[in-house]
Amino acid sequence: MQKESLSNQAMREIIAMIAGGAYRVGERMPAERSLCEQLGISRGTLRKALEGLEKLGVVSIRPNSGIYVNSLSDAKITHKLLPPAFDNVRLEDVVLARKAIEIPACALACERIDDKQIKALEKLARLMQDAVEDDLAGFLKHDMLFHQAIVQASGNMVLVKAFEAIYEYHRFSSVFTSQQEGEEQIAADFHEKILSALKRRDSVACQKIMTGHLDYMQRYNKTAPGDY
Amino acid sequence: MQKESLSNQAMREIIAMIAGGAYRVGERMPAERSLCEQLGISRGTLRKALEGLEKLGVVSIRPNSGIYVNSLSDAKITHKLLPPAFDNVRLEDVVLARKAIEIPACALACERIDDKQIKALEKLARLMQDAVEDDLAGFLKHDMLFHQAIVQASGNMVLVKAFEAIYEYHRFSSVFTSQQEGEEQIAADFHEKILSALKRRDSVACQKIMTGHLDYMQRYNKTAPGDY
DNA sequence: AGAATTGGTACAGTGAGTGTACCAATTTTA
DNA sequence: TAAAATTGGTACACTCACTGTACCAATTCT
Repeated sequence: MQKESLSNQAMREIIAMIAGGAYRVGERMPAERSLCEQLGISRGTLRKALEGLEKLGVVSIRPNSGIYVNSLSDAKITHKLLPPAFDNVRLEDVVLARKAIEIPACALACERIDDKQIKALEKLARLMQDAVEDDLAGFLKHDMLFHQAIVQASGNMVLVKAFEAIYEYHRFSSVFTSQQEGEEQIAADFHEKILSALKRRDSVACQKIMTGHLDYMQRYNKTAPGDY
Repeated sequence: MQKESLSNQAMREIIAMIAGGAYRVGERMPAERSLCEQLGISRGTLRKALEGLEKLGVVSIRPNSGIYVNSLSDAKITHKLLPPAFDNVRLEDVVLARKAIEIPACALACERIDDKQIKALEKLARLMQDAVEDDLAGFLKHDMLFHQAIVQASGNMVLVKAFEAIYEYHRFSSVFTSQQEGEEQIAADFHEKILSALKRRDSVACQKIMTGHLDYMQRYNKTAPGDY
């Protein structure tokens, strides 16, 4: 029963952002004063986190210039900065767990979703589509929010909590496998199809498309969203 | 990004222990000096937690005597002391989520479990059986460990993490529904059947029995363990 | 040339948690 | 019955993480 230090949490948060693709290699991250506000911590605490990340080789700090992202694969990241037992996790493990939670969630959501929730999903799908081209961070954020909103629409808060635990691993997906060209648009198309099935209350189709969407991440099943 | 205070964590932990059945109403809990060692915190922090719990009516502290457990249902427990959105959770939600995770885990465990893990499961089943009669705390503890060990035997750490998130809700099962006479023995019998199927590597049977076991908690399906 | 922004540094203050010590009342032990 | 052990109650000094503020020097933007 010990609390993790805020600076350590911040280190993990920043690594997750980089791994999730919010900042690309060589890119300059927001200034310290922006970052600490964004993370909700003081500048001193953020600097401590950055100091640690620089030692690990995750970022390079250039005075009077900014914070620059290095390649995560070259960095020596301590295990305590990754999700528990991350070194034993493969992409297929994450996909399997997500299917276990999200497919039943789809079925329930088809029965229970209300107009307000559908409106919210439409907005999330639109924001994600807008971010496909040039805003990877925004894309990933709204991708996550879309899936979470579906699980929430299931009305089962336990599923929501389980989904959050699983997504903690998915955030590091770039460590498993690199993003491919055009993948974002395909994901956005899948979301459109899922949303459409939800609106029709077509539980069978919804589960099927969600399965295809998640399998696609794993590159086992290359069924395109247009096939549904 | 704010840390929860240790004393607050301790409050939630103690409530979980009581809700989980570790201590019964009217019973005397361990002395402060034992409890704080058990929870891994200092006595001052524990006393702060107990002070809060007494104000909520969860416990009564009698000087020179001890800490006594009151009825949880009479206590006014703040929501921040329960799992997130706990008031919107029903027992069937927990069971559904557990089935989503544990049934696939059973299937994988049948393929991957090794002799050492089987030995560990046998020990857990035995310890749980020994606790059926007179050690509710031990019973619940080994119940949880048995299920966790199966999920771990699946070799999928993401499932393990999801299971832990879900079990956080199950710990409060006494808030959903009261324990019934003889229920412990039935659960122990189910565990025996599950273990037997695992040893035979009988994936279909294992999933089926696990389904029956979890459904039984919900009192929807009253199929007895002997029926498998 | 001046303003704004960058990381680097220092310092006082807060608050939670720890560890230790001791007290008074009660119960257990010898 | 007297001594020892155990109970919760209290106090105090200490550490540590974090906050908030302020200012610096170098660079870049206007």
